[in-house]
Amino acid sequence: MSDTKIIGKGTWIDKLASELLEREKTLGRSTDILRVESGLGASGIPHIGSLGDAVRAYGIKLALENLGYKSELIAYSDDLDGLRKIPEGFPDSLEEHIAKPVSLIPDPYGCHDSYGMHMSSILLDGLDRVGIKYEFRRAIDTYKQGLLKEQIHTILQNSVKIGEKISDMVGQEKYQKYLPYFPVCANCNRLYTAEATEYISGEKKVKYTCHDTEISSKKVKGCGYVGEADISKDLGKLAWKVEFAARWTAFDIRFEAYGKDIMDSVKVNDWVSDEILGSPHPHHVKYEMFLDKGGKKISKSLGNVITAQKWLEFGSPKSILLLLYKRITGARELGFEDIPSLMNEYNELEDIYFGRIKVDNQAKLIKSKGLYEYVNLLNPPKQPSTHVNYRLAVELAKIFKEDREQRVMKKLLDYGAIKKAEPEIEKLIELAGNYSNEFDQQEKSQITIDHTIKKALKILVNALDAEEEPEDIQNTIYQIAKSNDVQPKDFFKTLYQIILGTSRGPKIGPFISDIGRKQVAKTLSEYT
RNA sequence: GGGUCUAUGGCGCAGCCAGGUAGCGCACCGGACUUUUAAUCCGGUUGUCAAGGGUCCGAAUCCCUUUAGACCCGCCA
Repeated sequence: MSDTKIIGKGTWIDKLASELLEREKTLGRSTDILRVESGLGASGIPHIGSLGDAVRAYGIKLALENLGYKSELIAYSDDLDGLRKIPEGFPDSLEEHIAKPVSLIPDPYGCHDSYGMHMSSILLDGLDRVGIKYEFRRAIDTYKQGLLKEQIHTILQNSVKIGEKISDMVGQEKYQKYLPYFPVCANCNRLYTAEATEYISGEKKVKYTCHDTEISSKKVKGCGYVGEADISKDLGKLAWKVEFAARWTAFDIRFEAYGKDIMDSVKVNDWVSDEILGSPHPHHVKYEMFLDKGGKKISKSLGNVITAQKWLEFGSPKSILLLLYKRITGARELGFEDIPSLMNEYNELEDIYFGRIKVDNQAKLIKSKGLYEYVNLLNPPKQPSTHVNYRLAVELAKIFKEDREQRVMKKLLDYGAIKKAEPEIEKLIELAGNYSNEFDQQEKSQITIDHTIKKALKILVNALDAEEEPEDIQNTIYQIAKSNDVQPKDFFKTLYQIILGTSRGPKIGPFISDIGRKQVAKTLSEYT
């Protein structure tokens, strides 16, 4: 028998946290506070993947605290990053700011102090809305305050060694020629155009020349300025291949997750941290990127970018947390169409947590309960909430477009899906309503209507003028079908196809009465 | 050139990361109740879990090799 001991709450988060602790013990470092970090991009529209990095790091923080340690999440916005291309939907006027640090570019919408803060805020707002707590830091402040100056100095003194190692490890040769430091050109404010070739160690200054370069296969003109930049005063930033290491060391970071796209950079940074800066690199976990659903290009505009804000129009904060906490390995194609199952999966987890669903396998039970706790940020509710199947709510929302909230609520009560109206259900109806408006296109099924059905439809149209009670309508429809040699099943199906565009639907009598008999009669008469 | 991930009944997928009876949704088909319509209930294709090897009492799950596909890196961040 393999004695599988369960760590913490049995999830991958607990496992990672415990690995981290083991490592810290081996290294013999102080465990007074274990900082975890998440890097936020500030140059593009922050999508759910960027949010995931921070949410998962926060999960590790929670796990560490759960194991009795103090922890903190640093959310670091790299707002010295240069603008490389204008994101979809942003004004062309940004063109003149290409290659400038995003924190020095004015916010095109005027609501934040810079373009960079505008972007960061979108992500921070997402974090706030799902309940993630963090300590926010900005690259521009970090450099301005000289927090990294010692690390920069050490790195530049060892630039030859580093350049060779980078070439060795990842085959990138540029740092054998240039220093891994980009000054912001004192003349034109641009990054990357100013290439640094020499470090004057005694004065802590780099010499640079601002010349033409290529960014994202686009030419960017340099201004020709030749200057010197003081690494502790003047603006500039380390190349990414070495910057993490400097930050990890300066901030004493013990954990950082990363996406596979920056795997090489992390590899180099780990080496720089260990060998050059003499400070063991943080513990890592690699995750796959979220991909668009293969083949389904929703729209070329903003539609493809899945932001937290857009997600929250359709799904609860918990559905996002569930998505991000349920697993970390594996490539994932992600789309808004995943929301309904995540919404329902959360309810299922809640049922397991409160013992309403039996799970035989002990390890799986613990894991499911643990996942539920993490999705609730380790502060699970005392009582289970009222569950309504999300897809059912979407179906009902699709049918009732006017007075949606009230009418859907009434239907849910009629169906016995809920016992009384609650604010939580109202919210759910709102989410499901948004979802149905945005995605639930009417399926265009071919409607086959033969002459017998046509005849029956005519009779029904006339009958609808007279009938009043929902139950009578129901019976009338059935009778009409029978007396006209139409299978009731087929007749009902046809009616649903005409009225709803689907082959099934709610009980038809009350439903017709809900929509309005005259309205239905009118619609049906178009098919007779 | 380097790297990562994916491969499971007709379709879509879960399970794999901490090995212990191969599952879910949908589709389709058959049956039951026979005004049956949010329908509900029962049953169905006996899945070589991509191929091969290894570890183990035991492998879809861990390790190695192979095949196919996707993605990332080799500008920059």
